[in-house]
Amino acid sequence: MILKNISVDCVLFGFQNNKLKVLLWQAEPELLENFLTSEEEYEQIKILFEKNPALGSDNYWGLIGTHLPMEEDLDGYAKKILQTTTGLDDVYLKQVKTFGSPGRVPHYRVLTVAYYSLINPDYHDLKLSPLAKSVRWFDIDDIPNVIFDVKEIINAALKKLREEAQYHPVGFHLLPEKFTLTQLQSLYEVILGEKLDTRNFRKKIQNMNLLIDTQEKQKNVAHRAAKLYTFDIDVYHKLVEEGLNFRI
Amino acid sequence: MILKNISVDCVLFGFQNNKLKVLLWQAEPELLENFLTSEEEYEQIKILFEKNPALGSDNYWGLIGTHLPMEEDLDGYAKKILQTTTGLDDVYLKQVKTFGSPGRVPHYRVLTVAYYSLINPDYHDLKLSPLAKSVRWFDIDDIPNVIFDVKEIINAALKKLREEAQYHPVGFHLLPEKFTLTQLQSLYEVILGEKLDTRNFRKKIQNMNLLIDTQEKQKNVAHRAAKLYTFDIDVYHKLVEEGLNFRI
DNA sequence: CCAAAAGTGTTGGCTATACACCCATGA
DNA sequence: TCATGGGTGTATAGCCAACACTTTTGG
Repeated sequence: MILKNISVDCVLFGFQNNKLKVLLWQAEPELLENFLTSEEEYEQIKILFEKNPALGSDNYWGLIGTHLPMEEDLDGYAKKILQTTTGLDDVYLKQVKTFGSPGRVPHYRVLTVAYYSLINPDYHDLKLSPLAKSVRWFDIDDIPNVIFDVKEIINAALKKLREEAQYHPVGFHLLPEKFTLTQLQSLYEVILGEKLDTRNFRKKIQNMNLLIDTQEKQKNVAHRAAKLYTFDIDVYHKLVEEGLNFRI
Repeated sequence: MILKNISVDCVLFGFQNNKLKVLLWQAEPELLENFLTSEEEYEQIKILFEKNPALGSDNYWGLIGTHLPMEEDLDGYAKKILQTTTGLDDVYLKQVKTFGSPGRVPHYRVLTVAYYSLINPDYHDLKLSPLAKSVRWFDIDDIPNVIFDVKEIINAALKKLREEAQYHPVGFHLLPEKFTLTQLQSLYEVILGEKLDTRNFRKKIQNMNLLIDTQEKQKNVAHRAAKLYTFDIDVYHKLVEEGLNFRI
């Protein structure tokens, strides 16, 4: 049984071409029929679709998520949604906030428990979830038309990510296993929305002892090849424990 | 109409006798009957009470909150709950997180959207809400027996308060209009859970230009009378805007 | 040899911390 | 006059911000 007035939605962040991205989808309208258990609800859905051409349109996008099944845990279900969509098993996942204004979804009272997650684009395998018509990454500065209050939810998640990034080394979830210092810096620049000084940035990172030099270098680049690093997962966990010491 | 699977609960913090306090209540079990609209639900409630002697007991306490009415906004309803209980109109109120494990309330699936609030004990007027059998302040280090996962919710709210206090001058909501620097320091000590150096604390506070000297002093104290301060609401708002600059 | 990005140190100012004694008041 | 908490300054170490040139590589 599904809880018709509660949905769990995920804001998935990714980092590609030095840009912060968000994963959005278009859900199959037919799937909504799963929730129809009475004549009255059917009428509500019909009205919802009539009043919101956006819902059926190919030009409107939504957050990845569905209504909460009775027996599922909130955190666990958010994780399950991500697994289905990306194939990733061990993801960074945080509850952002619950949205519940009466008018946010017309003709329908739904609370949305929003999560955000950080995805490493190298490792995920974007499957079309059986619930989706299509799935796509969008640049954070170039969000398409979205249904309902999705824009507000994305903004709240982004704000949370920015806060989090100042005191926790969250950035690492978004990078490939081996990365250059320049990539790491661009990532923080794009999350924090400001330019950083290269020398100072490198000093700070080095002082944390968070990085391991892989002794490898970039190949086939038309400029001096950069060293590749991985991060030290033990130091990483220690820093996360201690919490508030990652001011960039 | 009331949403039976969603409740809004508030963790109210207060500061008295140099201790951080939490306001808890005992709800009237009879009120639960408001939610009974079917034979089946009545059975559920009966089982709930049979399996949880805590619910009827005078020895168990709960968070102030109720189920969410259909037409109410989440934030708005949390505010309304506070108004009814304390008479306060303009309160500091933040969403903490939504709790939703399937087993948290036995035999019943309820999501609880938790809020926390900071109350100035001088100004509130604890009314017994019509929903409550009793209401009482408890020392944060001496929480009584509580129903369900209330302890976990209080801990989450406390954690959020501690995080918040490091970067925002939240403490001021908990103090009377005129206060001494020693009071302010004790407040921060009790929120952060650590002793602070008096001279350094005072230096830092003075540098913020956040305080206005009222030119008044304590009266009838058996020691040198301390100066009384109020805080400068404009500077306060400016600091809140700027956000991350209130490390004590 | 040129373009493009990688990589590297020093300084001055500010901020955090550590620390101990005298003052005012009422009982 | 004593007990209680109020109130004050300085020195040191560490951290942060500002700033420009040389190196490596492929084309």
